[in-house]
Order: sequence, then structure tokens, then C-alpha cells
Amino acid sequence: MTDVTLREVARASGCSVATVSRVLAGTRPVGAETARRVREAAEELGYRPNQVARALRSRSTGTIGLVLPQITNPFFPSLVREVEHALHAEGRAVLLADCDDDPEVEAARIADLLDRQVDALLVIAADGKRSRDAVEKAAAHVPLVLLDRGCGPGVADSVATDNATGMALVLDHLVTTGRRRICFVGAAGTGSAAVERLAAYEAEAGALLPHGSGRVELGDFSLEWGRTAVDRILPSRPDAIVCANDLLAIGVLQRLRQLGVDVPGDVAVTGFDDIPMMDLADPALTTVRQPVRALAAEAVHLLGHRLAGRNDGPRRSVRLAPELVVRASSAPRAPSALRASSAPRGASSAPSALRAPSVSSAEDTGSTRTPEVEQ
Amino acid sequence: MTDVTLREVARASGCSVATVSRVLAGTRPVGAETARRVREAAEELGYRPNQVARALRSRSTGTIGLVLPQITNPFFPSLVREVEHALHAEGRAVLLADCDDDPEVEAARIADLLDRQVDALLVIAADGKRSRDAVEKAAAHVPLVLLDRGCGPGVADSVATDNATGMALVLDHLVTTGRRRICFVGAAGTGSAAVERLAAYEAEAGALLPHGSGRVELGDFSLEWGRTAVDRILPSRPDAIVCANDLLAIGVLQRLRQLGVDVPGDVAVTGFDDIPMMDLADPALTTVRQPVRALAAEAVHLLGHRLAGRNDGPRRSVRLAPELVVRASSAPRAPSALRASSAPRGASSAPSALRAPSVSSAEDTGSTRTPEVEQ
DNA sequence: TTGAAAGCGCTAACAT
DNA sequence: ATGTTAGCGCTTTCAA
Repeated sequence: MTDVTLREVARASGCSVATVSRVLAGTRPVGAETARRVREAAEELGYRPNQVARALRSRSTGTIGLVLPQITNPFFPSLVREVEHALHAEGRAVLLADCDDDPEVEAARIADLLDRQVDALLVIAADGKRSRDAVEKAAAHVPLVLLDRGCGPGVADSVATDNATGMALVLDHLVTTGRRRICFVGAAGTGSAAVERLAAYEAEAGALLPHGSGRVELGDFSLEWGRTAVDRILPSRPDAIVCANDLLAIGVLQRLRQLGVDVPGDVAVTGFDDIPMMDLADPALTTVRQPVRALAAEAVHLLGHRLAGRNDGPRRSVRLAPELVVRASSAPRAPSALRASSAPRGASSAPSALRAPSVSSAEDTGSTRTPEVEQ
Repeated sequence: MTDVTLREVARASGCSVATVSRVLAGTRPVGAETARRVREAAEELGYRPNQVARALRSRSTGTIGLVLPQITNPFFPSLVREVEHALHAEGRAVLLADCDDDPEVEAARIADLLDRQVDALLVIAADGKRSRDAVEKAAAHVPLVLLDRGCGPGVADSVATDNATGMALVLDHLVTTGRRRICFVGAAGTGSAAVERLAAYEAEAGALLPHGSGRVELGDFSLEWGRTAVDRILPSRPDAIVCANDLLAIGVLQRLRQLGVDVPGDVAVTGFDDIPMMDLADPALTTVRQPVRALAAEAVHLLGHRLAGRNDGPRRSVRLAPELVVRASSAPRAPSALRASSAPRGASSAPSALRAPSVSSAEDTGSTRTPEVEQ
């Protein structure tokens, strides 16, 4: 099983290694007959070009580094998938680096990828501030595109969801369906999603609501915080709780159910991201779906641009509009069921007798986005 | 930003490239003073070894190919994470290949990875039968370990969860808590998980149950099939439904709720895998947790073994025992609530008035396994 | 159109 | 302990 090299193909086909290289790489015109002989010999011997040697000589590995904070964040797998497919369609391979949400690890992984001579980097920044240094340095060496999360302006090309539009869609929807006391549960960090979604909420709510924006509770992007935030927010008697991501929304739904608060009867709840299975929450979660495939395609496109050109020119920042996915958790209240907005309290209270029949059923649960896996 | 090479470090430190290489790679003893000078010069110049050149010469890229069926399968991200971390701890990098559940794509991706001179392959086989050829061929070239899913015996080293033990745990638990009419919802494919879990169910149920194993419904590993299977299975009046994975179990829970069947009052439901958020299902899902970290560690260990040795010796097949995670979906029925096992039918029926208060609440939802993500 | 030759940056014999 | 010398397998001048 010793590997076949160009030399052997050259010998077998009776020409020089240079010619073989030209035929196989298609770099230059080659005589038809020679080409045929070469291809035949290569086929016969089962020749496979050694990409490492090729990379050393041509100074291009055909490899892209994909750096992300945590592959277990349920939003990322679909993004990774789309990126991987888009790159593979161009004959490139993906070196994966998971940073465990740690900017220092991130810096180390980026350095490692550069040592391995990746042609370019796709980075989902771990932190809005502390990722900046490493990203900036790396961008000086290879084309680099920030994906989904930025780390400060002007650092590198970036592609992300338009969080402002997403929040506007949510608030529009809630106001249109009669909600007026709309609160917000978000994260306090410096991540671009946390910051932008909060800002958008405040801007939109301030503009659309009679009493201005409602109560805001900031913690982190965890389910646990979603639960906690409910207890802090309920006394202000909201009729809608807008969450900065789906995990928070799930936490909120859990706690509301525990407390016997009816969703969407008493309170509407919305998320952000549309991670898998959100159509299966109870009630199914209204949320903002990030345009994952388009994000990946655009990022890869930008990389291609830089790789083809001289990696200069102005930084590009692309924002893609997301889509509102309306499900049961924000269904309008039945007009006949006007009730006190105060719900029974107590962790062990029985489910609200007022709960409307689930609106999700067939239509919502039949969503085609739920993964079907063969294992 | 032109890259610094060994030559320049050699010149700056006043010695030969060979010496510099030795100092930096630590291959051979070098004089203390020389070593210091070299390191200083390297540091000063910001030297970073070119891994591609190193790989070409030393015939080792320090890169492992990770081939998987679908990164969006919710079970895989955590596995990928553990593999990535374990490999990185050894200074190796991961080339990721997502196969879209297609064995032909899989074969192509494996070939591509071999061209890129990966030192070894970690393969989660896409298909129990059709993956075999490509895997076998690849295993002739580089060390290869099958992870989580096999593709026939004796093809390569393999590491997987002990499905038989997992199923035994489930059935033991159900029988111990008084269930007697235990049915099975699984997949008909040739995947090792589908086959082994079914076989284990039949063996265990046959041994433990008075009337032998119950009704078996085989489709695919999809939520949709879980829903469908419920309608087929209910007429046989089961008091427990064992599912071959969590997705099926979620589908089953959904449909049971739609039909007003009380879980766990009327029927217990169990899953397999413990994918993220199963503690958040309603009711929280009893399932079998795969030992993800140990699987990854073992696979990486096996690879290391082959990489260190001469890649011969007998094929190893390692099975790791999973753990039963008991949650609300299989809670014992309250002895006082003996009721007819026939549930009201009809898609739009209201939630069962008999439903017990959720047992999940604080303890179950407080699980530390739910990802906390910063985005 | 083809061939000969010179490396890409590094490691590993073989010298010393 | 260090230097010298050959390459790893390929692409790419430069000649012919």
C-alpha cells in the first residue's frame, strides 16, 4: 500500500513529472495524446496527489479553519453543517476548533490553525471584547471572516443576522396581536447578540408601546436565568416576555408553567435563533429564525473574494434579515377569555384550568425542520 | 508579515538549521547555551514552524479526520466536542467531514481526507452496510477507529455504547416499577444502533415479561415515526413504550399527549441517547445516557495505540456501558390511581384530567447537562 | 508542447 | 553536540 507518486506515474506514462503535474492539475495546455497516456497511467496505478506536498509548494492547503465557541451550543451545528458543505463544494476542507467559550483557548487555537497554514479563517467569536486581539492579529495573516458574532467594528469582514430586524419583527407581531406590557429577558455580556438584541428591544418597544419599553432583566444566555428572570418580572404584570434567545425562552416557559401562568393566554413568550426542537416546546415557541444557510454561503463567498483578490480593500459587514416564525407561544388571546392578568402563584400549583387547548398540534408539530436522524 | 523560516532563526542565532530544528522539536539533546540562543532568536523573530513542511518531511500531519453522518443529529455535537478536545490535548487537529447521511458522500470525503494525509481516521459510519467498503479500504491506509456506530464485524477497531446493557437497564427499571405490557418503537434500518437495541429489547423483554416481549413497531429514527407508531401501538394497551432513541420518544410523548393519554400514569415512555434538553421534555424523559466523554477518550486512545505501534495486531472492539437516567416519564404510577388503561381518543381531546402533577420540576430541570451558552 | 532543474520549509541520516 | 547534506512530493520557472 505504499503510496504512488508523480514520479512513478511519469515513468509509467513515459514523460516527465512536470508534464504529469500539468495534466493532473490542468495548469497548462498539454498534448492530447500525452494527456491521455498520463491519465491512464495515473488511473492504473491508483495515483492520488499528495496534498501536503502540493500545499508546501503552491502555498495553499485548500484548508479553512473554523473556530467556534462551543459546538454544543444548539445553534451552531446547523451553521457548521452549512459552512462545511459550502466549503466542500469549493474543494476545501474544514479544520475545526472548539474553544470551550474561552477567548484564551480561542487565541491558542487560532495560532495553531495558522501554523497549520490554513488558507483562511472563519471565526465565530467567543467574546465581544476579549476575542478582538487574536482575531485582529490573525486577520493580518490570512483572510478572516467573522461569522454570526462580531468582536468590535472594523476588525474583519463579518456576516451576521440582523438582530435589529429580528427584534422589530417580534415586537411588531406582539403589538399587532394586542400585547402592551412587553418585558425583555436577555444577557448582560458583551457578546454582539446580547448587546444588539437588547438595544433593538429598547428602541422598538420605546417607539411602539404606549408606556415605553417594559422591564428588562439581564443575566446570561442560560435556561436557568430564564427561570429566575420570570420571578423578577412577573410582579410587573407583563402580557408578553421577549427573550434574547431560545434557551432563555425555554427557561421562561418552564417557570411560567410551574407557576400556573397560562401561555399564551396570560403571557406571550418569544425566543430568538430557532434552535432545533423549538417547535416541540409546549407551547411551541414563537421565535426568530436565523438564515443559517445564507449566513454560511455569504461568509464563504466573502472568503472566496479575499482569497481570489489580494486580501485588501475595505472591510465588509453583511447583515442578513431573519424570519419570524410564529407558533403557539404567542397566539392571540381569545377575545372571550379576558381574565385577570394575575396568575395563581406557587411552585406546586396545578396547571391552569384556563389553559387553552394547545394550538400547536398537527400544523406546528409537523414542521419539517425537526432533524430526522438515522442512527 | 512575511513568514520567518528556520534558516533565518539559524542565522540569527548563529547555528545551523538542523540545530534549530532539534531545539524547537526537542528531537535530540542540544547544548544548553545554544538552546537558549536559539529560543531567544526564535522568540525575537516571532518564528512559527510551518506544519505543512514539517508534515511533508516527517510524514505526519498531526491531523485526524473525523467523519460523521450529520452534525445536526443532536447526539453528535457533544461527541464531536469530546473528540476534538481529546485530540487537541495531544496536539492534533481535527479535519471535519459531514456526510449528509449518504454513504457515497462518506466514501468521497474519506478519500479526500486520505489525500490530505490525515494521520488517522475516526469514523461514525453513516450506514451499517453501505459504509463498509470505504471504511475497509481506508483502514488499509491509516489507523481507523469506528466510533459509536459500527459497520459490520472485523472491519476496524471500534468503540461504541453497549446497547444491550442500555436496553437491559431500561427494561429492568420498567419491570421493577410495575410495568408489564412493554412495547417497542424502533427503526428498521441496518444501523448498528437500530439492530442492537431491537435485539436487546427482544431478548430482555422475552426473559422478564410474563407474556414475552410486546408489540414492536419499526420505522426510522424520526420524530414523525414516533407519532405514527403510537397510533399503531395503543390498541395493544401497553403500559410502557420503550423507544430506540430520544427523537422517537419525543414523537411518542407528543402523540400521547394529543390523545390525552397520561404519561407516566397510563403509559411510561423511555428514550435512548440522552440528547440535550431531554430533561426539559414534558414530562422529562427517562433515557439511557451514552458515556460520551469516555467513548471519545477510548477512541482517541485506540488511535494513539495504532499510531504509536505498527498499526497491526487484532481488531479491538470496545463497548462502554451507558447509564440509565430516570426522569418523570417513567415514574411509578401512584398505587391509589389504578385506572382503566384505555385512554380517551381523538386528536383534539383536552389534556387528561387525571394527569399527575409534573414530577420533573426543580430536581429534573436543574440538571447541569443543559448547555449554557454565551451568544 | 515538453523536460530539466530548482526549490517550498522542514527533518533525518550521516558526518564530524 | 553540532554541521552538512539529502531529500519529502509537488509546482513552477526557464530552456529547448
